[in-house]
Amino acid sequence: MAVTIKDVAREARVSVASVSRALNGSANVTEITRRRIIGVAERLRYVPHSAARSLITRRTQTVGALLPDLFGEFFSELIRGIDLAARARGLHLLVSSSHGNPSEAAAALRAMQGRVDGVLVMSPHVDAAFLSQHLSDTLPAVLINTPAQSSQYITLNIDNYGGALAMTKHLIDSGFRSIAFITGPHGNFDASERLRGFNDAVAASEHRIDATILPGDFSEESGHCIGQRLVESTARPRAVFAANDMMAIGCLLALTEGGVRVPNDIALAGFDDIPIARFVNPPLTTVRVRIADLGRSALEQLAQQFDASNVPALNEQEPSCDIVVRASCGNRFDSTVSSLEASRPSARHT
Amino acid sequence: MAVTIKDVAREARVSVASVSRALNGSANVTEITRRRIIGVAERLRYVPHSAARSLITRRTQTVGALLPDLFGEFFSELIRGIDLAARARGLHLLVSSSHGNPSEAAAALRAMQGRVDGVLVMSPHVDAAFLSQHLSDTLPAVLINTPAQSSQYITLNIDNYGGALAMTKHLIDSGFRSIAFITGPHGNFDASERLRGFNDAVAASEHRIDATILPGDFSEESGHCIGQRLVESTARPRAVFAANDMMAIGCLLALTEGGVRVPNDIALAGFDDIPIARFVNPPLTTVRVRIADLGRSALEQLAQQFDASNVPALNEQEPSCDIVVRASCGNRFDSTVSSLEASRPSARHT
DNA sequence: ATCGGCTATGCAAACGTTTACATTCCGCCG
DNA sequence: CGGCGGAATGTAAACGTTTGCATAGCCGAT
Repeated sequence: MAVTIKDVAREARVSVASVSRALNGSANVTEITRRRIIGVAERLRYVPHSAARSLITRRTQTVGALLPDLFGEFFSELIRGIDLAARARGLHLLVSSSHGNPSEAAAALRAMQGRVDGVLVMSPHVDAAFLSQHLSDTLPAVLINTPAQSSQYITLNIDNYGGALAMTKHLIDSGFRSIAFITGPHGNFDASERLRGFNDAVAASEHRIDATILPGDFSEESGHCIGQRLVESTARPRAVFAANDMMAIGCLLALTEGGVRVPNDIALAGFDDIPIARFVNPPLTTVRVRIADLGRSALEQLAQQFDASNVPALNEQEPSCDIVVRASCGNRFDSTVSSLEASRPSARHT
Repeated sequence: MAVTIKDVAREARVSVASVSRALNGSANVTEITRRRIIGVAERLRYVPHSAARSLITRRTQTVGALLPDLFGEFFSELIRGIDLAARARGLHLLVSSSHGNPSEAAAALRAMQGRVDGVLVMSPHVDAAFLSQHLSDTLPAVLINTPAQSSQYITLNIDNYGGALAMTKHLIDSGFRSIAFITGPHGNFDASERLRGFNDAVAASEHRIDATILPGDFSEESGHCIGQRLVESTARPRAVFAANDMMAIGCLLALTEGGVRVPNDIALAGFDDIPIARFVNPPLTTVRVRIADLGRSALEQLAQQFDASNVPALNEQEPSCDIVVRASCGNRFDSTVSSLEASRPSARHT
């Protein structure tokens, strides 16, 4: 730790400036001296002091990721995507997750300030006011799955609406006419978008659909609870579409326990395509979200921002979702039914 | 970003030294001036420049976590535990995962040098030579689940041996006399320890056990493949103990597909207690590893190390594992059968 | 009333880099 | 042969903190 650039300079009989230039590959160093310097640096196991460097360059080569306390598999996939992209660009990754309340998230955001060149914010609760209050407006940021419609930041939201719309359409096309939708928690952005997709698909159908809305909260328990009620119900829907996979799985368990067969008695679909989905019995039909891609893409948007310090032309994007049909809604084999475009500007409000 | 300690000092009509003292809560500042300074700092939204600070304090308030590219749920749980503990201590968390080959891991380790006050290394492949080569010996480190027996670093290994021993014993006590063990990949530390536990339990039993070793590699596929072979086999074992849950689940799927009933025809057990385990059908009996606790505990060991800069007396610990009995091996309800001590020095070789 | 000691505050050095600017060296052209 | 230009190298300032030391008050005791 004690070996500094001065030690290298002394040992190589040059000035510190030359060492800096040689090691940073900058111009105006003879090949012979550069080689000598690099040799000494390696021999001494010299590692530049990053704090000193970023003090003067005003760059930390680090990006921050602010995440809520969220479902395990989603989280790990996202981090993996981000990390992969970060490494590819030589960036470090500072993570901060598990924020119960907004003030904790604010503190974490504040603490990151100055340690990072940019920040990735993912929170289904964050709004524009929160951001403008706690996020320096000079700090590049990319917002993932947030309701905040800020023109200042790039936002990257998965196509919750489109995915739910497509899945509902698929269920209707498969012949199901009475469909229940299990919602996510109230006030959650992803949840409300998925509900909207369901409702619109029902409304747009040429058939008369018997649609029911059942309130859930994204937890496996809430799905299980609803499943139990369905078992006891006399007028069961023919299909159930849960706003996420965890609830679908909870529901599936309750149905199986209650002797209701899936998909024979009730077809079942979820949302997210978490790894568990393909391992339950029967495997779960669901909407696939390319989570790792989302993370990678978010990081790249961010990196691009501080590479060129250019304001991005396109500041809102919606990675698409695919429908993955598995046995839980009647088909025998896995297959991808519908693939929306890979990425496109949001045009659905127009 | 532009607001520095000098701005605060000027605005509050004091010297920078006083601002520093006031903000760091150090001694010898009148309450009245301290309050004035803090007021100004807040008004100006002053955030200390962390690079400048750590340049002089030689502390970064950051710990690094070096992780292999590992199974999603394990990873996220571990990170969660680490993050929780880090936040509690006001430390930041720099993560680096997904290292295919050792040289990548080495590069990541090197790059972390100087950005962190200490590092958590988790890799089932890392050995002492690797560490001494790429890890500055002045940098505090905690090794998680590594085979390296270094007296220099604290190591924290889950009790793979004890867990496998206990589970095997449980299977034997449940009356199963022919048991197959599906191994993990060759050369993996966790895998070999679990195998050792199985073997020792079989050897120690008073009954004559018909034990079979089947080679797997921790992947769901390898478990599935073995399951298929079991389906076709004429002489099936009465119970199968897989070295991790993913293989157990793959095996379970193959058995179910082949019409072999679990647990009626074959009892099945896994290792890790990943969240999926309780959602498969039937729910999987397994060895529970408190992953988040492992992470939390590792971070605390590390933090303790650079709080006091004292060499720890106890440098090897083994968090215990519980056995979780679920329907896949015949019992009807979830229950925790055996709980080893919470944490203890490794004494099993004596 | 004077002095001693203690507390609040200020001054300035130091941390390890990068980089603008100065200097040196060398070869080439006039 | 002398100066000149460009490349290689050196010098030192700057980045924003913390902190040891100096200094200036202030209060109480003799």
